[in-house]
Amino acid sequence: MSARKKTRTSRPTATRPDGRRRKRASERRGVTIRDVALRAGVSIATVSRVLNRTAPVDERKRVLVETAAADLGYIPNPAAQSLLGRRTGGIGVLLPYVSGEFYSELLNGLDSTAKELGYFLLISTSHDRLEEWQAGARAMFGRVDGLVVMSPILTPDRLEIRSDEPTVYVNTPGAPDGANGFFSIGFSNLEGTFEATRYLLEAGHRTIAHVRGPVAHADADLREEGFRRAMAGHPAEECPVVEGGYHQEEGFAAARVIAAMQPRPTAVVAANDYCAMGVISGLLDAGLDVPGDVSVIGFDGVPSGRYSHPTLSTVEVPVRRLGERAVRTLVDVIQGHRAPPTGVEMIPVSLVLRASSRSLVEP
Amino acid sequence: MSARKKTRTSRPTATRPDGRRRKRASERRGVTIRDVALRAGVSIATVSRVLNRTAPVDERKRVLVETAAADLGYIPNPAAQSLLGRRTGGIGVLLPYVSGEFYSELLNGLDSTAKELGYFLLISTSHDRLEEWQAGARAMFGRVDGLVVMSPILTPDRLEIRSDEPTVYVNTPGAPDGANGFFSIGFSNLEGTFEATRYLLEAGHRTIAHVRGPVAHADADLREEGFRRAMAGHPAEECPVVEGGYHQEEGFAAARVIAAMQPRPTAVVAANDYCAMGVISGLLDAGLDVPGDVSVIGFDGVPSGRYSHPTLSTVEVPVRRLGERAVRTLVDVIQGHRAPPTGVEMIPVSLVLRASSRSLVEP
DNA sequence: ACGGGGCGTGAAAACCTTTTCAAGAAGATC
DNA sequence: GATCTTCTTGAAAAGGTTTTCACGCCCCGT
Repeated sequence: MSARKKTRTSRPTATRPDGRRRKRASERRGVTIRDVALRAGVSIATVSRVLNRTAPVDERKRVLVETAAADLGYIPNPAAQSLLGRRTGGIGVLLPYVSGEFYSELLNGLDSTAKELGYFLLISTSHDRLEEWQAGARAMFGRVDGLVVMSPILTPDRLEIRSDEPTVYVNTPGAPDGANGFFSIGFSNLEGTFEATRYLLEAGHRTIAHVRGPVAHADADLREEGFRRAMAGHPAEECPVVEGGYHQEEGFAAARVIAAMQPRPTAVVAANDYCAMGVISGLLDAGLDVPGDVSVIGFDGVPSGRYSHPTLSTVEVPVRRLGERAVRTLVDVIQGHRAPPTGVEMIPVSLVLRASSRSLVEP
Repeated sequence: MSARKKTRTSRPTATRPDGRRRKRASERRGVTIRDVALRAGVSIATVSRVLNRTAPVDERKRVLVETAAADLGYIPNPAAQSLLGRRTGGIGVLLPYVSGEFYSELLNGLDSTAKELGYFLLISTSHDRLEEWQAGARAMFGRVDGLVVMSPILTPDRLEIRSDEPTVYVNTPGAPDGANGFFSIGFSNLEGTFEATRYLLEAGHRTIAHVRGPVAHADADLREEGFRRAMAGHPAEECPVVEGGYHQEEGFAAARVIAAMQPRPTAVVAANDYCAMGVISGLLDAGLDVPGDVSVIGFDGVPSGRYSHPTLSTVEVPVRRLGERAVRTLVDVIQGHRAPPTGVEMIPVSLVLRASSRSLVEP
């Protein structure tokens, strides 16, 4: 019994004298570095060195190890690797939702870039609820090398993600001046609706309605503010703001309100594209023509807008690029290529005119 | 030096005599179970027992440990946990793409169910390329407790995912009879278009076109087959099949072909909803009315279809439920509640008639 | 009063990899 | 030929957790 103690040295798994080990290695998960070492006739240290190219190894042994690893189909156990404090190869993505084309495009950008750079994605949604945020962040803890966070409602300091991992915020308020050391990537919410509204004014529209996005969403507030600024100086009845949301139903409901207004607006700036589609649907339903009676402009530039009927004028956000920039920046920080940035990087948006809006001045 | 050997016992981190450890624990990542044990004045084994409720512990110590853990904000290191071969808490999701409403709804179902059951998602896309499949599967290895795989092109045996982890296939061909021990969840591709086509026939349409999905996609093949079976016995010119795809552009292009046909079809069964929207867009563009001149029916039941114009008739697939069933089944297997099932579970689809199709017999 | 049976608890092994340290071999220089 | 240097290699520690094993204690029964 006391003699056992000193035998704590490496011995081949097969020839171990005492049988009361929990499970034979082969019964457990796949092949380990031991199996490779055994087969190649070298130590596990050498195997590690070969596989990670971390030190020069004799050519013959190198080949031996490589073929042994290939034969056995050896894949290093990621848990053991990250236990050493090395990279996990994961990027955590915290989003409010995943449904809808905006998020699917965002995910697309995040995913392709992550794949290109050799990372994979861990995803968790919060539904804008603080406890789900924190549960998600806790689940990510120690499993990822960095975090991409999009939270249109809760500001970073309220989220209290006290992660040691580098974090990039996307379209998240509360770090407007790069204060608090946060870094975020945003797009021009305010300027987007401002430009869209100004275009409508220049196109001869007088009474323009805005269907705003969900309450307390910072980006919805900014879009409303852009609309208000463009309409500054116009009488209140010429720039009504209607409660809405980011989904078609809400746009549909808002359209009923707008169709009944006196004077009736000849144009609508909607919170986003889905909302705009709902608005169009509701206006048609109320017997109005789009863009004959009412012009409608959306926001986001979702792919469907190109094929909806009428095709949708919109403020186009390069969503995929947004995701790509987020991941690239994050990976740069993770790999130490650059110091953690602070501040806000703004991605410009552009007004895309299609068939759902028309000019009244040059018919 | 030789005296050191026998001191391999637990000692408080702070009082270790030799200073040549790589890093002090406190400098590394957050707090460990040792810190909690130290603060609570118990052994690490007891801390583990309290936190996992794995064995009865004296009430007073339990409280002590719990407050200590809470005070320090202790989060167990997941790498160390999964190193023991325990659960990782992750579910791997391998998809061909993530863009489009079908996938975003699927993700939604997967994500909410996973969250409900205490799992998080690892996501990787393959773009239908074998090497990306295998890279994704390798990246998942050892990081997840199970896999959800959707591969409309490559069959499970061709994918060669030799994962020890339980796997649920979604809408994946090649395990039609539950052969090879695969388990998959599918929906009625063939029956869906069959029913849609039969409806159109009963509604008085004679010449009906099918715009098919991408080549080599098993589900596209099945949908075409459903169309063909419903049209069995009709002369070939009354049931043309046009090359298409799953995106709007392809539907748009197919519409040009259909608009020029002689005799011109009065109805179109499209590969999916996006395709149908493209078809509608293309038909309108060609000066035809939908559903006045041509009826169009899609497939999938994406949310946008309710608000497109005209609103879209479709074969509705309960996509969220699909995701939910996949995760629930998988977690049941992971947790040992049931043996790994084999075979196919079919989720029924339903024909939803909206404004893009009309009956010719009862006007 | 003494022996046996639970029950609670701590020590230490096990999980798998990377990395450091030391040692051995080979080569080079005087 | 001997010593020193360089290069390659293996042994072992470290990383944080769970789990097993064994020990000591208390309580109960005879």
